[in-house]
Amino acid sequence: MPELPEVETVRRGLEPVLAGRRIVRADVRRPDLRWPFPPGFATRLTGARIMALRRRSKYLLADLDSGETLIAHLGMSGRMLISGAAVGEFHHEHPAPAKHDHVVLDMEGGARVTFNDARRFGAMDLWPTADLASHRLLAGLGPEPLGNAFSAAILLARLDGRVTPVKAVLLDQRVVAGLGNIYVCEALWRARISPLRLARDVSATEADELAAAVRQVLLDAIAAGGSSLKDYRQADGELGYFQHSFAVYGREGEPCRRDDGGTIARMVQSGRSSFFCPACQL
DNA sequence: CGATGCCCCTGAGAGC
DNA sequence: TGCTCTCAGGGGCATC
Repeated sequence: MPELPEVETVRRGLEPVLAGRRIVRADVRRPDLRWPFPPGFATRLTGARIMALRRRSKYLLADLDSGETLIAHLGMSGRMLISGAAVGEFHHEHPAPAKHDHVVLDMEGGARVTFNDARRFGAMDLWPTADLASHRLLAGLGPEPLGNAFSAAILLARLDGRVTPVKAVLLDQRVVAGLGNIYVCEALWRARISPLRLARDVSATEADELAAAVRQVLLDAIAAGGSSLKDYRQADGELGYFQHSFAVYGREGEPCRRDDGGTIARMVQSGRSSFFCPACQL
């Protein structure tokens, strides 16, 4: 579900509610998401002040004044919902706990953040802030695509020699961190590269275009507040609107936006749908 | 080591 | 109305 632009949008929505505030109550309503919560999870959260809210790849990182960082992943269907905060001129009431509301954080000042995740592919953990890089979920992540460590040269080096479709390489979080099925499809369309192309057959020129396409599609999506399909909402409940700008994702059978006579096709690669234009993606 | 499937879980929508 | 089937923004892990 949420890929980098959606997680970044959620981070921006949560930041004014969480950053600098103390957690006065943590309600953990089930023992696990994808994995069990760490021992004493609620106790370790209660009373802690959130010093900063950061993002690494698709992970939200809340640094606590206890010296630990709360790591959260939204999985496929996870949402962070805010209630009780002043939004505009209105002061929302807290809704009754809903189905799949798994973790509820009450903040000083009256705001509440609820983590809701129907499919429970999401995860939460606590880890020493000073040692975050060693966490098993973060240790192997590749560079942030919007950061300085990611470049066409780096991408080309990671594509080199690999006998697997370029799409699989872009989805590999060890190569570049934060892309998912939607934005990989969109970036490949922007770079005019077929998702079927073997990674080793991507030229240096194409790697330039691909790296640029990856960055630009993420920036465009963040500017639009992410993409809202089924579950994803911005933290304030608003829908992102980048889904209206999709060139290929979910557009099977529709004409290519390049007006090249192509019709968007769908195929399955390693169990996931790839959308592409056979006319311009070679 | 690299590549490929399977699987975790729930819900929505299509087809019958 | 209800059943069955397919599909869904992720990604760890076993297997070859």
